[in-house]
Amino acid sequence: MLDKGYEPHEVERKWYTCWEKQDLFRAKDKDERPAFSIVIPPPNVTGVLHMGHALNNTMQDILCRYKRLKGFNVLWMPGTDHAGIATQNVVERKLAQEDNDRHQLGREKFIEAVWQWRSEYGDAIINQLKRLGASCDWSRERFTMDEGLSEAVRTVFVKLYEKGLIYRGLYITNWCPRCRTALSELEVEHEEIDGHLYHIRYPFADGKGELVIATTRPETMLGDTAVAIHPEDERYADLKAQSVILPLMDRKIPIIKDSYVSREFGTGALKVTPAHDPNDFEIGKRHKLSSIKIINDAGCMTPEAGRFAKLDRFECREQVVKALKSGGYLIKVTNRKHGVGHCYRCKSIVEPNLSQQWFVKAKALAEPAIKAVKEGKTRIIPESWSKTYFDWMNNIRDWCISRQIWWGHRIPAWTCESCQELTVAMQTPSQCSACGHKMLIQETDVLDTWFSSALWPFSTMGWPEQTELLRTFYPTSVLVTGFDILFFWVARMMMMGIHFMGEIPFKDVYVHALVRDEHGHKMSKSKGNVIDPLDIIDTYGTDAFRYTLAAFAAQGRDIKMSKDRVDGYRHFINKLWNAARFSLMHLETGYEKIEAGNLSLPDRWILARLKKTIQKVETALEQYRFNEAASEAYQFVWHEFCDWYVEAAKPALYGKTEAAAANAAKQTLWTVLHDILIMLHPFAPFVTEEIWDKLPGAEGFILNAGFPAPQRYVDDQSILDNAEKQMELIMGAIAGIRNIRGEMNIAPSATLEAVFFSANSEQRRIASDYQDLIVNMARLTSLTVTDKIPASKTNATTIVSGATLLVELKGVIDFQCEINRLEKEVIKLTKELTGLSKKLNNDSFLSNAPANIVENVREKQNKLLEKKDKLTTTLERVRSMS
RNA sequence: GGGCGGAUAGCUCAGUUGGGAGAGCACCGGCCUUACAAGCCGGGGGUCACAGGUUCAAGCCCUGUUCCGCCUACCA
Repeated sequence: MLDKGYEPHEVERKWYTCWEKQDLFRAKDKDERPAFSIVIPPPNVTGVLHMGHALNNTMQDILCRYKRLKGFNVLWMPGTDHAGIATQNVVERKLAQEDNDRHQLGREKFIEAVWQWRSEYGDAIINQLKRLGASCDWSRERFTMDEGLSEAVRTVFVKLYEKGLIYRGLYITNWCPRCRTALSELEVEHEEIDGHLYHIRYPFADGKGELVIATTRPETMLGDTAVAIHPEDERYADLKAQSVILPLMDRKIPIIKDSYVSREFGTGALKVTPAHDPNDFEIGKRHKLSSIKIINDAGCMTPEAGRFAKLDRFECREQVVKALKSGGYLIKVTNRKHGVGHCYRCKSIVEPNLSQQWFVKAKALAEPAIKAVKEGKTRIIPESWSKTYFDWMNNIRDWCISRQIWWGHRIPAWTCESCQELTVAMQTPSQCSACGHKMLIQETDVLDTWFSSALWPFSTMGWPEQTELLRTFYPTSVLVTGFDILFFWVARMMMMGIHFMGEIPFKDVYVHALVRDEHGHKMSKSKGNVIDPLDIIDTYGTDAFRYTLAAFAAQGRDIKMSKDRVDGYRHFINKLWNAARFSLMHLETGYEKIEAGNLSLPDRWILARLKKTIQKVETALEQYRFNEAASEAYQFVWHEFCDWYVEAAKPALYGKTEAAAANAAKQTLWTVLHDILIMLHPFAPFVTEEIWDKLPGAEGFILNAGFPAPQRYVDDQSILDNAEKQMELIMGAIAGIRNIRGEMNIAPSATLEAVFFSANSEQRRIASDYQDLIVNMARLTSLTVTDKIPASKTNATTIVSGATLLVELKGVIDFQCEINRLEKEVIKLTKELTGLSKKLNNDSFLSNAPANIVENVREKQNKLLEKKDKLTTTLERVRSMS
C-alpha cells in the first residue's frame, strides 16, 4: 500500500537516477520513428537555476516527454554557454580574493584557471536542471567552448570574413570601463536617470559675444573639437564668428553647420565630441574633425584632458562644473531626465568609446531571416511577437562581435608585423598572405558569446561535419525561449542557421512570458524578492512546482509566482497520490480488457470523459497551450474522477454488487488511472512514475508507455454515447438532494427518504437502475421512483432535468426556510427567462440568427419555463401549509 | 517619440471561429463518511476599466479616453 501522503524527495532522487542509468533520454541518431528535437537555450556556465530557467525548461520537458509518449524519436540537446564576460568576472573575483589578478597571471594561465573553475563549478546548473526533471539527452551535452563548437565558430568567422560580411574598423562602441570591453548595442540596458542639463558659455574667438551650448555630460567638453549649429537656423543667419574658444582648455574650435542639430533644443548650438558620442562621431566624420580621446578604457581622464587628467570620469564632471562656475562660464543648470546606458553584466554606466572593433554586416543576413518568418517557414508563437521580430530585423545595425576579454573564442586573424596585412584563417598561418613575412601577431580580442550561441542549433549537432544527427534533427521542431533574448539569440540563430545550413533552424519559436514575484515585480537580487526554484522544489516537490508553472503559463501573460500558489498544486499531486492509493487497494492485477457489456453508467461516463479529456490535453499541447492542458487534466482528475467516479464505484469495489459489475468497475478504475498517469506524466513526471511502478499490469517505465489512443477503451464506441447525458440526471439528482441538505441545515447524519417523480419513462428507468447510487451518494435511506406525484406535504423539492425530487422532511421541515430556498430559485429562473423571451420576441433575432441558435434558445426557454412552473406550484403549496 | 500587452468575483487569472460569465485561492455554513482534514458536502459573490460604434446578438470586432506594465529610440 502507498504511504498516506506523497513524499516527493526520495521518489524524485530515485527515479531521476534510474532514468539516467537506463539511458532513457537518449535520442537515436537515425530511427524509423518521426523526429522531434529541441535545443536547450544554453544557460550560462556560471548560472544558477532561476525562475526563468525553471519555466523555460519545464515547458521543454513537457513537450519532450509528451512527444516521447506519442512515439517520437526525441532529441533534447542540452548544454551551457561560456558566457565570456560573466565567467571572466567570476574568475577574476576569485583571483582577487587570492590577491591575484589576470594580468599577473598572464593570458594562458588565466584561461587555464577558467577551465579549472568550470570543471569545479560549471555543472551546478546542469544538476539543478536534473532536479527539475529535465529529460535532456545528457550524453550529448555540449559547451560553446568545446573543440567541436569552437571549430564551428572559426569556420563561420572565416567564411563570413571571406564573403565580406565581417569587417574591422574604428568606430564608437559602447564600452564598459569596468569590464574593459566593448559591448554590442543589445548588451546595454537603458535606464532613465534624473540628471542635469548644463548650459555653458562658449565665447567667440574674436571676443565679441558667445554661443551657449547645453549638455548633460559637461566633462566631455574637454574633448570638444567643434560647435555645431543648424545651417538654416535664422538666429545664426548673421553669425560672423568662425570659431569659439573652448573654456577650460583655451582651445580654438570651429563653428560648423550640420543639419543633425535640432533647432528646437536649447539654443540650437551643439558641442561636438567625436571621440565620446556616436552622433558627434558621425558629425566629425562629415566635417573631418579631429577626435580627442579624453577618457581612457578604465573610465579615467587621459592626458588630453589637461589639468583634469587621471581623474575618474565622475569626479571629473564635478571638477569641470566647479571650474566652469568659477570661470563664469556656467549659465544655469536645469534638471533633466535622460536615458543612460548600463552594462548588462555589471551595471556600470557605459562610455561611448572610440576603438578598433570587428563587426558583422547584419543587413544581408537579416533579409532571408525576415523572409522565413513572413512565409511561415518559421512560426513565432504567440504570433504577436513576430512584429517585434520584424521591427528589429528591419532596422538591424551591424553587430559588434569583438570583446576585449580573454575568455572566449579568440578571433582567428593575424596582422603582419612587416606589411600590416590582415590574414584571417582557420589555422594559425605560417606566413603573411601578402608579403610572406613570418612575424604574425594574432588578434587579442575574443568573440561575443552570442556569436557562438548563434550557431547552437547546428554546431551542437556536429557541424561543420555533415552528421547523421543533423540530417535527422535539423531543423529543430521548436525553440522555447523567453522574449528577453529574442534579439540576442533567436534572431541571430535565424540568420546564421539560414546562411550556413541553407535552412531555418526551427519550425516553431514558442515565446513564453517572464516569471515575476507575487506583486508582479521583476525578481532581482537587489529587490530581495527572488524566489529560489530549488527552495520551492525542496518544500513542495518538483511535480507540484512544474504543475504550477504549467497551469499559470497562459500565452502572453507574465506569471506571478508565490509559494502559496505552489501549495495549491501540491494538494493536487497529493490528491492524485491518494486516488492511486485507494485504487491500488482494489486492483490486484492489470485489466487491459474491458468487458463493455458489464459496464455501469458511471463506468461508461468516466470512460467517455477520459476520452474527451485526453483529446483536449493533446490539442492544447500541440498548440503550446500549457495552462489549458494542465487545467483540463486537473479538473478531470479531481472533480470528475475523484469526486464522482471513485465515490460512485465504491459499492462495486467493496463487493456490494454482483461480481461482473465489480469486475467492470475494476477494469474501468484501472484503465482510467492508467491513462491519467500517462496524461499527467509530462507535467508531473516523478509521482506518475512512482505510482506506475506500483500499478499492477503496468509494464516498464511510464516515460515510454505510449500516449493513450482515443479508441482504446471499448470496441464499440457507441456504448459511451449517451453516458454523459444519463449521468447528468443522476448527478443532478444527487446534487439537488445535497443542496437541500446544505441549504436547510440538515445534519449529514440525519437519514432522509426521497421520491423521484417523472412522467418520462426513460428517466424513471435510469433512476431506478441507479437508485442505489443516488441513495449512497446523497446519503438517503431510500429512494422511491414513481410516475405519480406523492401525497406527502412535508417535503422539500428540487427539479432536475424535468424530473421532480422530493425529500421527505417529516418533523424537520422548516417551512420558511424552504420558501426562501424556492423563492431564490424562482427569482433566478425569472431573470434568465426575461433575457430569453426578449430574444425570442425580437423579430430580427428570429430572422437573422442561425436556425440552430434560435432552436437552442427556444429549447432552453421551454426547459426553464417547465422548471419554473413546477417550482412555483411547489412554492404555493408550501406557502399554503405554513 | 514609436511599438506591444494588460484592465473580468475580495485576490490571481482562464475565456481563439461574437450566441451559456468561469476556475483556483480567499470567504460563509456543515462534516474525523474506512484514499485523502494536503480532505469531503453545501453556499454567497461580477454594470467583464470608461465612452461611443458595428451587429438580431459584444467580455470577445471597430474608434476614442483613462490607468498600469514591458520593449524600443542618437535630440545633446
